[in-house]
Amino acid sequence: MERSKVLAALAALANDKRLELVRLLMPRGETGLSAGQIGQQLGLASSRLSFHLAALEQAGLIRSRRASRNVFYAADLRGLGQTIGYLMRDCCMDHPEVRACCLTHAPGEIVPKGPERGPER
Amino acid sequence: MERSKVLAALAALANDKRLELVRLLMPRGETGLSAGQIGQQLGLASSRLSFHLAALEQAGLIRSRRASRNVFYAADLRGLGQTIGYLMRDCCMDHPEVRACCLTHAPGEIVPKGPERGPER
DNA sequence: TCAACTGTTCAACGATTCTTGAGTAATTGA
DNA sequence: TCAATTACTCAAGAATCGTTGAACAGTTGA
Repeated sequence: MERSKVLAALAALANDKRLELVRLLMPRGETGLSAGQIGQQLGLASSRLSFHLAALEQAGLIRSRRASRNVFYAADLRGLGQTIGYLMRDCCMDHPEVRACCLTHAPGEIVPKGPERGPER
Repeated sequence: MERSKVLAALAALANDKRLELVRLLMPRGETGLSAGQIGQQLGLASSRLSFHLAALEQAGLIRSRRASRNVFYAADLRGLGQTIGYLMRDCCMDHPEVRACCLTHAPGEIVPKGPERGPER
């Protein structure tokens, strides 16, 4: 992922309403939610919502598709993953200590020990 | 990690120079680099550098310590990990598809199949 | 075709962020 | 104590971002 795209994605996520918007879309899968439903849930006026949706879509973090009158928005899992992946890999260089703080370990997962740094208080 | 701290961290990272700064500090470990060395590497004037360093430190992504004349800055692995972790967990809800895009798997690591959460569409 | 509905675009204003240069503070060695 | 070094703070202006309300555009059903 290019640097400029990551910066755009981070800037898009660095906003309360937009971060909440992504959280709202995540459990909705491919279907997502219509703009109207999103605006209602977040308490956003339509123009304000369009602004935020455009920022997220341009950053590659959500996708839209029109269904008759409605425009449905869904989380773009690849864009989100690549953004997080850039932070993890290119920025933090997969440092074990960062991974340790970052990852919730699925049951059954075998986690590399990494130089212990003590649990996050 | 609280929401507001994550937002501050994301805003801090959503800047070309500051992202580069973190990348610069990562391989330097606990010792880090002095402000002067950082400014030289990034081509930043001192006041501009102080501004960016303060933003990162306030966001909990780097730490500083004075050594005689110099102030050394080092990456805060915990802050970085928690920020990435928030995105992964609270925002993307550990979705396997996001994890797949995000993770480079360390050699020897056994990766969970993921509690195959049927794509919730 | 028309009205209702759903979203987007636009301009304007205020708030915030970024950059710059000048000035300030702390530390060191002579 | 003084000058040199290192880094921070401050104020001003430019640029960007966020919000608001009004106008605009596409879709649907009568």
